[in-house]
Formats: sequence, structure tokens, C-alpha cells
Amino acid sequence: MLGINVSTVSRALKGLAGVSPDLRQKITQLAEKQGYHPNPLAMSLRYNITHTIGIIVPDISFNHYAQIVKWIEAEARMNGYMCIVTDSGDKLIGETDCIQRLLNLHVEGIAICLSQETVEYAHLERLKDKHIPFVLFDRVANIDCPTISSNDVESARQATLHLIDGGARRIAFLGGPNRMKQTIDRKHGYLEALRERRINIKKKLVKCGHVSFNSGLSDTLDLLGQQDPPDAILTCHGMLSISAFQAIIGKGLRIPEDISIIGFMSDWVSGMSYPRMTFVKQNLKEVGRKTFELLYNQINGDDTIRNITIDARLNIRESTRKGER
Amino acid sequence: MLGINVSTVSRALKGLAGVSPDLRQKITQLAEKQGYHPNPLAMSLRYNITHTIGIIVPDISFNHYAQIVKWIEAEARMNGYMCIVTDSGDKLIGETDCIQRLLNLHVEGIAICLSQETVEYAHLERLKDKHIPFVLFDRVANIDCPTISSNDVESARQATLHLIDGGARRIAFLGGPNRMKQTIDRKHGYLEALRERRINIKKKLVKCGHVSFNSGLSDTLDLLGQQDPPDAILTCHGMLSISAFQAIIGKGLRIPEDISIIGFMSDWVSGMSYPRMTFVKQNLKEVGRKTFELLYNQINGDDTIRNITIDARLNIRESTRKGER
DNA sequence: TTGAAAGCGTTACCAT
DNA sequence: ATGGTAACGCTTTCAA
Repeated sequence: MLGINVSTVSRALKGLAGVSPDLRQKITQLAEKQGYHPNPLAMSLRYNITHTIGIIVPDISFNHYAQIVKWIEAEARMNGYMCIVTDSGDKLIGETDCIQRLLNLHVEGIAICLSQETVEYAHLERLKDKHIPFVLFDRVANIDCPTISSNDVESARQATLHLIDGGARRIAFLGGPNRMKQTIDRKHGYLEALRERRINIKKKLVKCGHVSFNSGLSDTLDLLGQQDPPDAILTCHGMLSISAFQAIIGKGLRIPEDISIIGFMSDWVSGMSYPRMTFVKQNLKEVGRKTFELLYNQINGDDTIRNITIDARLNIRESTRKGER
Repeated sequence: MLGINVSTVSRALKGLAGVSPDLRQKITQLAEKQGYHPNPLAMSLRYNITHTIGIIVPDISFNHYAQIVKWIEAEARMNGYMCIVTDSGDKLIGETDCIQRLLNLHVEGIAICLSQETVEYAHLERLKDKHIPFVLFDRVANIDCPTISSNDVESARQATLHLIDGGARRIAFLGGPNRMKQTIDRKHGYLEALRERRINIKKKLVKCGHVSFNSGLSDTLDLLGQQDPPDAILTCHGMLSISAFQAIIGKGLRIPEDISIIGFMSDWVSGMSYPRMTFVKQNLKEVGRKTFELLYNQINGDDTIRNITIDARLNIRESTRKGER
């Protein structure tokens, strides 16, 4: 429109030297008036920088994951990045599919919360081979890559100790698949607490199945129907906490008089239940922020592999009996 | 690698005529082996088709919105589209910012759930002027564009009638901002029911403020502290339902003996509360699917403006007294 | 101070 | 049947 070369325009708009003040003003004014915005697609094609990251979660509609996503997104935005959020459906096949689609879009990195089915990591190794930055968050794995997770062992241990101190002796554990690190860690903390307090471990009280509402429901009903039913349950996933709670109430048992229960959940879910659930509160804001931070560092060439653990704290409400000591 | 021209490769890979079977085989094999995938950025630059849509929600961490997003995403994926999910923070400024950033990324269309602050629509008019396809969902507005919303008037009417039939006569209404269409519609249904049953409308029982946990809490406490406190509350947003419920319980009142309450929420939130909340269940799956469908149609040149209403149903639980008739 | 051209990956069109 | 080239929007390097 000004009858000049694009390179001049480029220089002017980027504030580089080598444009007469006169011309520069004309250019910036016209750009403003026309509502000019650089086309990021062109830049992407040229330099393969899309300023875009991908996020993969097992179930975006589940509060826990949605909250982490919100914080990753907030942090990303502050650093000029956009997020493409995808949902693996908590399945391995969905996870690999999401990765493929994100790579097609040339995201600069991927933040992954593993599906409960994921016990092999070939798809992640492939990312490594291609030098695609990625970070595991919340549900991580024992492979050599950056991870952000909550302090699962210790928080489960604290929760179990709290149950024991409240007088519980037959404490059940309700978790996800046996080979999932998150379940393994939380079970580890649970077992450690039992050993510390010299309480016999009863295999029948440990339920590691599928993370889903229905599975949690039937596992809890099974526990409650045993000859020597538990006097407390530690549930190790928000979904399982909800289903276990409803199973107990549905059976007409009183909480915490007949049975205590602790869940992994957020403030407001606990606040809705009656009695309010004693729960492990994870610092999801920090998980989200650190997740982006590690990804960002990787994108910018920092290849130190950090494995960060974020503290989680037990919040005591009314679904557990108070300690006598 | 094969020492041939790119155009030949393009033809071979796209299955177009004009390649010898021999060469075609060589090309496809090599492509397979090399893990070739067409670069969508190049295609985007060339034809401005990104196969990407944007979604704007007030708060991705809130279950209600996250669920709709999940269904939009599922439908989009089935049609070869990716979603860029952004969070307006329930503010107008955030909303316009999200739109700008999505346009920069050249999304082909935008699905918008309005912020509670949005009472002017200049930013949407600008989208229209630029012929960017967009659809409003869940929280819509009275402007000339495609919309998907739940049957707010009728579901609020049904809910109010249920309260009246249960014996309530001083029914409070707790909603969002006065100028938000969703609040207006639900209030409309509420008032209609009162008129139908010849019950006096008391202005002091109608609270239209801010949609937030704290606002809902203080508004409810204010209602409960009135000289003639309500014997029932209709809460018109999931967040307000939660805060009202907790305010009532916190005051030591019994539900439904002292006061009945109805919320807009999902099954599992209702299932967690005790007593379980009677609630209006919206068909979020259908909202999500139709939202993508309308957007998709627009992207493909269909410029008929449809305003779709999805049925919502009252699910009766134990937070309301049963009707005597 | 300004212009010209290459290059990112792809496809469509025209020439060979 | 295959090759060459322009075009998409932008930046960078080199030349004028």
C-alpha cells in the first residue's frame, strides 16, 4: 500500500535499525489502522516455533485434572504460550493418539498426565528420540524424564497414621491399577504407616482395581460385605473417594461412627459431603505452575532432568474419628 | 532422497493420477519408513485451513464447563478438528483477550460461553464483521448469532413448582448478575411459577449478584438472617448451589425440614451432598455436540442462524419436601 | 536507507 | 509420467 518493500516494513514493525524515522512512522500508523497482526503460521513454518504446548489429561471433565490444566494454562499465557488440551479417555491408545495429533500441530512441548493403563513407555521413548520436550505431571512414571508429582508416599502415610490414631485397626486401601506409580506410592505410604504402628496387613483389605466410579462402588461394597469389614478406608483417587463415600452412605452406615474415610480431593468437594470428608489436599496450583516451568525450560534448551515433588497436606474434617492422644 | 521432484511426491502421496505405479510404490514405502506426516502448518499458511477451533469458558476448573468442553472436544476430534481451550476468568477483558489470541492462531471458529460480566457485545460484532464463525453456548445472549442453551425458563419453572408443591411459600431466588440472560431466563421461570400458583413475589427474596462462592455464601446468609427467612431456595448456578448449601448447613439448619434447596448441578455433586440435592440436570453432552455441530456447519458455509434449546430435567432427591398432591 | 531474494512445506498449474 | 514454479507471510542476509 505504501509502495515499499516488505523487508522495510518488517524492520520498521520490529523496531530494528535501518529505517528512516519518517517512513517508520508511516508504516506503524498504517499497520495500526489496518489492524495488522503478524501471522504466526508463517513464523511457525519458517522457524518451527508455534508458541503452543499440548496438554494430555485422562479426563478433562474431572475436577482434579481441570484444575491443574487451569494453572498450566495461566502460567503458559503469562509466557506467551497457548495450550492445546486433549483428553486421553484414561486409555493408552487415547494417549498415543493425542501425542500424535499434538506432534502434527507442531507443539513445542507436551505436558502429560498418564492414563491408568499406561505401564509401557514406548510412546514416551519415541518423544525422547525425536527430542520433543515433555513433562509428566500428577500421574508420573519411573522413567528418565522430568516429572512433577505430589508427595504421594508421605501424604498416604500421614492419612493412614491419622486413621490409626483415631482408633481404626482394620484399614482398607482403595486404589487404582497395581502397576500405576501413583497407586504404588500411595499404597507404599499406607503399608509403611501400618508397619510403623505394628498393625497386621490384611491382603483382603487392599483393593487395587480400575479407577472409575463403578469400580470404586463395587470394590467398596465388597469390602463392606466381608466377614470382618474395615473400620476405615483410605481412598486414593478423587473418583474412588466419591464412589466409596456413596457406597457407604447407600448401605446406611454412619460416618465416622461405623467407618472412617479419607479421600484425595479438593476443598469444595469435601465441603459438600456430609459429614465433610477428611482429605489429602494437593497443591494443584503449584503442580500446574511447575509443570509449565519445567516444560518451558526444556523448550529453551535446558536439558537437566528434574523430578519435583509438591507437598500435599492432610485436612482433617468430620469423616474420621479424632485421635485419643 | 529418491532424486525426484516434490510435485511427483505430492501426487503419489495424495493418490492422484499421473504417477507410474512403480515410482508410487517406492514413494509410499519410503514415506512410511521415514514416518512422514504432512506439515499442517504449511497447509495452513497456504490455504488458511488450520482444522482448529477455539473454546472460551469462564472457568475451566469448574465441572460444569469442563464437561461441556469434553464433549465439544470429542465431537471435534471425530471431525478432524483440534480444540484450543482458553479461560476468560469469567471477565469481559479476559474474553476479548482470548478471542484476540485465538484469532492470532487462525482458528477456524470459536465456541464461546460468555463471562458473567458480558453485557455489551462489540467484541462479538467484530467477529461477525470479520466473518469469523462463532457460536455461543450455555451462557448466551440476545444477539443475532447461533446459540445453544439449556431450557432455562422451563426448568426453573418446574423447579419452583416442585418447591411450591412441597409446601414452600417463601421461595428465594439466588442467581447471577441481573443483566445476564441465563439469570434473566431462570428468574423468569421462577416468577412465572409463582404467578401461576398465585404466590406473592417478595423482592427481598430475590438475590441477583455475582457468581462466585463467596458471593453465594454471603447472599444466602443474608437471606437466612432476614426477619421472615425463606422456606426454600432456588439456586441458579452450580457454584451458587454449593455455597448456598454450605451456608445453610453451616448455620445448623436442617434440609429439607427447615428449608428446601434446589441447584443446577451434575449427578455426582448431588450424590455427594447429604441430603442429596434435588437438582436441574442439563444435558451437557448434547450441548457440547450441538455446539460443535453449529460451528462446523458455519465453517462449511452454512449461514443459517439456529438458536437451539436443549431440554433440562428436574431430578428429585432429598433436599426438597415432597408434594402432598 | 532501502530493495531483492531465499527459505520454511505443501499443492496446483503449466510445461515438458 | 514427471519436472518446474508460484503462492501462502514472514524474517534474515546480502546487495545496492
